[in-house]
Amino acid sequence: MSNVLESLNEEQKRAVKQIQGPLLILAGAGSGKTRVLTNRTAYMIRECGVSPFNILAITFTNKAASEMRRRIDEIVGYGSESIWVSTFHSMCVRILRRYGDRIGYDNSFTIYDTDDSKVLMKDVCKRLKIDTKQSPERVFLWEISHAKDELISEYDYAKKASYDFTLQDTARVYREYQESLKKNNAMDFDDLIVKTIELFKSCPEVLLNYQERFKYIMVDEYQDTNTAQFELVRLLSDRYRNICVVGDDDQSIYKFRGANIRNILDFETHYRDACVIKLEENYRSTQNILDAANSVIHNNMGRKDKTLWTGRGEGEKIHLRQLDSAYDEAEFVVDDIRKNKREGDLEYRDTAVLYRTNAQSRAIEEKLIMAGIPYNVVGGVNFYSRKEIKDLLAYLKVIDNGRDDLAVKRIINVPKRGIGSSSVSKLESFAEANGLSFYEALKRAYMIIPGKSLSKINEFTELIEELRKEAGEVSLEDLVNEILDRTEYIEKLEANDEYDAKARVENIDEFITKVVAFEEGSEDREEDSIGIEDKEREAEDQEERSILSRFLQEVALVADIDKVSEDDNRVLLMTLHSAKGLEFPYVYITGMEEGLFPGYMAISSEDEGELEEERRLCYVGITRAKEHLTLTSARSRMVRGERQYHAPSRFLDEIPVKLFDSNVRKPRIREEDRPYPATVKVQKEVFRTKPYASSSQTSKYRLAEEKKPFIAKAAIKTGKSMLSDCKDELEYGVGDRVRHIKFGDGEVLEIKSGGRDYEVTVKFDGPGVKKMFAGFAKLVKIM
DNA sequence: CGTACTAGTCTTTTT
DNA sequence: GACTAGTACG
Repeated sequence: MSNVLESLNEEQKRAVKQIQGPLLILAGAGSGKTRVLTNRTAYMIRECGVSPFNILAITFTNKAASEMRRRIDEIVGYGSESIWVSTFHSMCVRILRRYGDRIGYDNSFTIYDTDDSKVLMKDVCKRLKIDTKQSPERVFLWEISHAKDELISEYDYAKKASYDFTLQDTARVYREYQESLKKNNAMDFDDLIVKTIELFKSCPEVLLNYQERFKYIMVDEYQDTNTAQFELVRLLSDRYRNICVVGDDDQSIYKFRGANIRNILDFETHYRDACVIKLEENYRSTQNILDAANSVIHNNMGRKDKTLWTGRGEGEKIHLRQLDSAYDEAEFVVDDIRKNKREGDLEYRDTAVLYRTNAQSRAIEEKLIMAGIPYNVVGGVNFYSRKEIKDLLAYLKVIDNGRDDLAVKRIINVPKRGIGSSSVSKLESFAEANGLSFYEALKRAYMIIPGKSLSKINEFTELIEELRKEAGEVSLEDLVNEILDRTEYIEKLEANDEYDAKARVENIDEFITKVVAFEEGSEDREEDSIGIEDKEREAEDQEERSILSRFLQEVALVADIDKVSEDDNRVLLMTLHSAKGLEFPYVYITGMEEGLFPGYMAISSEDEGELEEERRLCYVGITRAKEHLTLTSARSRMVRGERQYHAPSRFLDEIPVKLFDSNVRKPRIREEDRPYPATVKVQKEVFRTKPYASSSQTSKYRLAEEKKPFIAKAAIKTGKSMLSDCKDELEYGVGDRVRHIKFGDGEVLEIKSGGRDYEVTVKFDGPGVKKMFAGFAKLVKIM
């Protein structure tokens, strides 16, 4: 039994030993907080006689949870499996699966992801006859999500709206949305938290049960908690007040998602007797990297002052490069990776390429493929939100929970089985008029639907009933295969000769692989738990649930980062957000440009907090690097089909020049590279949101001008001259032979000047005559 | 009822 | 430039 205090520094030891009462650990990046948390857990159990059964550790991602689980198992050993290590969301699901019926839900409720919520919201708006042109669904969803983060119920919101009639539409939508969710026996992500709190407040005996259970609570990444999560933690810890939170206000990057930075800044006010410990020694990075990170973050106001330091020495200088285009930038990064691989003992997995937006991954991917370097992209389009996967999941959901109207509607005509929109809308109104679920309406379709369509509907419900019967008897894998067979899903997919049919089939295969893996995993877990005597093993709320329900639950809560595996020896590409909590010997931060990072939204916002959040993001990015950090920017890049010209990011100016490798001056945009003052997009944005200059805006522009003459000019110049600047001369004319990337070669028949762009008509040798815009088509003249 | 084309949106970040 | 939803037409 190793001593859990060994090899910890003084501050870390204090944190480990402080187990009674509220404790705030301000842990800078790389200061060993996971180590503190795991050792603290071990210390409680071994030295203080705390039962593992009474410990709860909460994280944000499943990846962080399983990492902590692994390390706790390692250090605690016997009994560690009765510690709850869980994300906020899965913890709430577990509780609600058991007690959801106390607040009017069926315990088998389904969880709606963002796509599902969107579909539902579309429905709601249609029913309320709200013009989604004027106020798009996503605005309502966003607003409602934020209300939930702040624990404002639909009733509170209605009350608020009675004083402020601009909120009335949202209030109506909110209410209808919640009712629809409930009717579908479904909860969205935010509901999981909100409804758990509701449960605790309306059933004190349930709360008491969990308070008694979780006498010691730890929360990781506390800076990312929102008001609802704070309340949840407060309720749970209210009885014993042994609440330990770990966080770093400088790494709070989820304000857009409702994270309330005040939770960490005001912890000491909430808990007067709180003990505060700062961990500032960094065990990850070299001093140069830390100096860069420190100098950037020092530009933020209203933070808890911390300065990271390390005993690891200065290390290598930070590399800084400005390239001409995103393409060149990608090439530089890939060449550099190849060079490092050749010269050093680097594995591909030692390298991460980070960027602000997912769209930036493409250029880098292309170059990596050309260079034959294996890589993985984290995020982007989630695997589980691909069409074919969502279809399969919808079948499974319908089999599992017939009340999920959304899922039924998704698959009722997928693959095409001749049930059209007219039947569907008849059934919809029939269901609504009689208070039936959509599926129940299907079963009573004979009452309203004439013969031809009726038989199709009956075939569908019979299919579902049979599959449902089978679900209880066969394995999950067989069930999925059965769905595919009976619906001829793959055959119909391929028959549709969509060019990506192959990729879709591959996705389905991968899905089956995941199903199998899940089944094996859950068998293991069941075996593990046998023989462990646990007074009240929470398996009791899991074990009765079918493997199907558990699978659906797991799938609903996976994040992209969860799937990253260390075993793969691949370069990792991801957003700066996804990178939080990870570390790599080699880190590239690309796209260090004004308008991109910081994004134009943050630059043009009234709220300076937005810029500070971008700066924290920059801090997070820099502190991911252990030894080698490279920052790159491009003078111009294509964004949504438009060429944009960006100045280097202001964050580069905030890093002392002496930290950069010697022979490189700070990059500046050369005069001749400045065809237009700033990005067309920024300029459009400014015009759309600020049509009339008021005094406050004028001062904003002046401020911007001092800092960045680049952006300021864009705001002041008129739109007309800018737009005409965009129209390049064409290098080809009528009668010329041109080449198109998809259609091949052809002859130009006509060129029309259509406003901002040329409309070109081309007769292609293969596909025939096509009309296209020159700006998009990228036609090249051939001889 | 299904298809093919069009228009609009997106891009800031995600449990 | 990619994707999606909506619409018009067969």
